[in-house]
Amino acid sequence: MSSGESNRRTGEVSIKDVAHRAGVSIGTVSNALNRPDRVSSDTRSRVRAVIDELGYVRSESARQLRSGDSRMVALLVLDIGNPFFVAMSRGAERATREHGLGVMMCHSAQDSEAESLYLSMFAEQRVRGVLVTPADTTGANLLTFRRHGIPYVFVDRVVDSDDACSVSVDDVAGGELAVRHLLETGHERVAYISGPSNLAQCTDRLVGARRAIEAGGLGPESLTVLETAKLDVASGRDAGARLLGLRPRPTAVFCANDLLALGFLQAMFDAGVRVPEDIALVGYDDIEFAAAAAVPLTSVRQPAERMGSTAAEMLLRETEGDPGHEHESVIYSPELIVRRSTLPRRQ
Amino acid sequence: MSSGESNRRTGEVSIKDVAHRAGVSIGTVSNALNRPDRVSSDTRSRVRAVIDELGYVRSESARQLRSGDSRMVALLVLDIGNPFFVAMSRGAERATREHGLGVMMCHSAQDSEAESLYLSMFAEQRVRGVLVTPADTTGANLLTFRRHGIPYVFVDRVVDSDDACSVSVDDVAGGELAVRHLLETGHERVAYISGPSNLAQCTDRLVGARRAIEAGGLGPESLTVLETAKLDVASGRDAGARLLGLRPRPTAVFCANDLLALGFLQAMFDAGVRVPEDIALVGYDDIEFAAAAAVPLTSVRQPAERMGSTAAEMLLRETEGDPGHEHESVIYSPELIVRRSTLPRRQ
DNA sequence: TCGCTCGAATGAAACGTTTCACCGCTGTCG
DNA sequence: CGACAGCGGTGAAACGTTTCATTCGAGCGA
Repeated sequence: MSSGESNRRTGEVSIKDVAHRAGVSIGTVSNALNRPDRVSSDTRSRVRAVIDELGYVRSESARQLRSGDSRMVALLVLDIGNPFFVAMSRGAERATREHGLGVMMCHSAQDSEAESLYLSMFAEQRVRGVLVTPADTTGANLLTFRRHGIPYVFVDRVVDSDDACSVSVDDVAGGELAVRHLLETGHERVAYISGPSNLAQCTDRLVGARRAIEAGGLGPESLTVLETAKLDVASGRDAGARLLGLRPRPTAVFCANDLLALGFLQAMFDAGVRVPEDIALVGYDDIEFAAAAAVPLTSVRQPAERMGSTAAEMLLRETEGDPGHEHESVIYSPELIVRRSTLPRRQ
Repeated sequence: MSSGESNRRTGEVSIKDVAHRAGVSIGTVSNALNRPDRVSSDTRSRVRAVIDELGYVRSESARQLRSGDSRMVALLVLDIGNPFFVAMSRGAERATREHGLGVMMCHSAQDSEAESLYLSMFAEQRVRGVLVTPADTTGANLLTFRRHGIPYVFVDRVVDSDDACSVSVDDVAGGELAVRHLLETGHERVAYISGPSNLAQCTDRLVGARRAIEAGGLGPESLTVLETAKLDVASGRDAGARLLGLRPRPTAVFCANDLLALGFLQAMFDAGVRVPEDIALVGYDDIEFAAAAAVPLTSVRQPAERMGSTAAEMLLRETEGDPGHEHESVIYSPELIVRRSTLPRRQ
């Protein structure tokens, strides 16, 4: 009715409408928004008023197209059903938001196809950077990003340092910590319930477990490995059932993951096997629910939230100028939290 | 070195480079990508080859700017630390991806400021639609979306149907279910541990609880309400400590949330109070960890994943044409899952 | 052979910003 | 009094797509 709405159909109001209505040029509106100091306080407030009146919202795609930089960071985790990754995300999100950027969180469900789908979506969006917990041979997918100069940081995965930054925890040390503890509490037949063997986390923890066995003067036959398809509670239950069929039955179990351990615990309950009296149990990640479990879980703690924030900060540092950027790898140390599930055996 | 890279600095290769290199016009490349049938199979394959060779990735911002439609749906949940919302997200994500769209997941951490920040980010992105678990008086924030014609669907919250679609569970019925069960197992002094009172979920469940008390022929003094600041494990522990000071002490507790219940359970353990012998306990949501808890939790189950997928489908239906769209509200029924935490008292 | 249709490809306009070179005005300094 | 700096503002180009009207041939029926 009044003056200058350009696009009556969609109801979209553009910077042009604001300019017209405020009686200034387009450039001035843009300046009022992005460099308020370049504009007299008089027009500035007039522009702001018109913006409110018209309900103008700047179009991010136009902004990004022209200015070339994105305000969005992508975060791709293996499994959002795992509280460990959730904690990590929280850290990453906090750090990112402190820099005024948004986070786009996705999870690959440990599925390599979904992963590559998301990664190409990120590439099309020209995100500012990517935090990624690699599922598979993510390398091929990430090539696109290198090509576009989009930086990425690996989380929960060590990586050759000339490729990208990474934040991780020493998984070998973690595995060793767990199994050494089991040996020290008097066990000699240990099972390792691993996730899928294409995950570096799982295999590294196995290496550590083997190292502890060896250091304890035991033979490799003292360690049985059960592989599972996923790192979740259901897989833990399955593995529990399988383990009960083993002869001789291990007296201690180390799970690659707290979710597996919780599932395993349920299977033991259902079968009437007591933890820790009949079987001792160690998990990994020390998620919040480990302490609240039927039998509170001994677990290897990782500084999840810190990992996320550190990774985000590394990414942003790489992003913000810093021409002579050197990729670096931060490696945290795991910590063993002892609870009831590994109470020492009565001799 | 060879022919036509336009932008040597950034390494960005645009549709123009592809066109030049393939010896066709820009429009043809675009058609090869978006309407392959409009282009001869000969040129189509040539274009595809060049795209691979050059590593071209289409710019989503340019696409969106010109064509006006976004390929992204936003999902804003209250608390991603709550497995209930994670399950919901998973359902929403699956349904959305089946329609070829991406999901941008964020969580407001029950913080109204963060919520409005994210919502305005979504608006600037001109997302295709928004799935939102409203924290506060989200209404004001959502006004922007209405103005821009961006549809939104409420999840886990009923709402006046002429405003938007919604998917929820009957929280009053859930609260009633829980408390009725407690009364039926012989309790007469019940406590309700509520989350923040600005969450409709919490207050609705309270209404249900009161209704059950009344239906059981008890007076309102039989129900004590303890409010907590958040819906998480730590708040549950706090509430547990507070509850132990109450005289007379309730013999049964209904928590607005499984996280609260798990925290509460820990507090009871620490204090040497037995569940269910001394205090019976009911949670809400039936998250995966409820069954694995120290004492397996009786809980009110909600179809989380289904809620997410339904909400996404409603949103997409509203999005995809469908001119005479009528907002609708789907309300699911909760279900009581009885476990050990409410084993009947020995008379 | 002429007119027509149809398929394939082209060229340019448009989307909503940011950015940059430029302009006019007002003081101020020499 | 003239040059000049600086402020506040303008106008237009450019970003990388999609889309649409148009063109160009080739095939074909009359």
